[in-house]
Amino acid sequence: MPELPEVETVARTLFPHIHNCVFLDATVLRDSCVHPASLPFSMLYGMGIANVRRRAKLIIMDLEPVPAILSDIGRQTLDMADQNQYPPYLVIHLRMTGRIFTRAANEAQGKHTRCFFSLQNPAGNRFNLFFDDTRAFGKILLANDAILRNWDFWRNLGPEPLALDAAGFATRLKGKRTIKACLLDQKVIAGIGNIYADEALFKSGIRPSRQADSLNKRERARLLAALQAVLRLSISQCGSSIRDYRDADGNVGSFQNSFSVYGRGGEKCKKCGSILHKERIGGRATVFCEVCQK
DNA sequence: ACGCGTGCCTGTTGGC
DNA sequence: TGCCAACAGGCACGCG
Repeated sequence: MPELPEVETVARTLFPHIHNCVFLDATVLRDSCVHPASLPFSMLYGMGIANVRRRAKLIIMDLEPVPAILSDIGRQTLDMADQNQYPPYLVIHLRMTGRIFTRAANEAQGKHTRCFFSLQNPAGNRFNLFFDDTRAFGKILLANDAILRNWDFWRNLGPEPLALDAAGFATRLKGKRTIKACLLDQKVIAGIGNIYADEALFKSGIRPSRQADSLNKRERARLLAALQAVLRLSISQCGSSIRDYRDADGNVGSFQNSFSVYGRGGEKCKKCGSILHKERIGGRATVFCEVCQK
């Protein structure tokens, strides 16, 4: 499941393939992969990819019109700064099983290809950018600033955990809910999913069922440090591959080999040897050690 | 306003 | 062997 480290890895590995490449065409094979607020993908034609970055679990391509291509394909180039003509963001949420990767122009779509784009690189060669998604939860949004401002999910996104300090973290852990539910709430902190929530709670010795506002200052500091350490380590290992996740080059990550608790219910705790406990907390499968986590 | 439960999706797994 | 329920889970949505 792509969470922050996996999405970061996808953005980084995608960049060299598509940087400065220009969209020529788009084919949507399943309508549900297009976000309801999206502008028509035909507005992508003639737009170049200036950057590929990550915010929360979103991949964001920064776009800019490419005058030479626009005139080639017969589009107006009257007002290059008009975001209603040239929307500057292509936003992709992989959700559970989304994958994005490039393929040669002559390669066929797969069984789970939901959408693909034809691009041209600076040398004039064409290739395709595929969006495959088995479970079809993923979304693609072509947006301008106004659309992003009006998108509740975007507007309410919490801070990036790797750019958060103890004081900022403390102010966000309010409310009568479990700390697990808090960590998963994208409005509280952005980019955390089930894997890194469980791993960070184990590393900091905090029980997932604890009420968020019951954590003292020392526990909050431990949790934030654990969260950042786990995310950084996973990014350095190109993320975790459970089953579907691959980066843009088709490679698996390796952080799954370092899991302390995620997916290890019924197995032995690596720290104390007792049997790890599994239960649903915050609506999610949650694994923790009843001895090590208080 | 906030917290919780359900539905969306499809492939895999385990019990009978 | 085959069938089917349970499960995986991020987020939108509806309810109390």
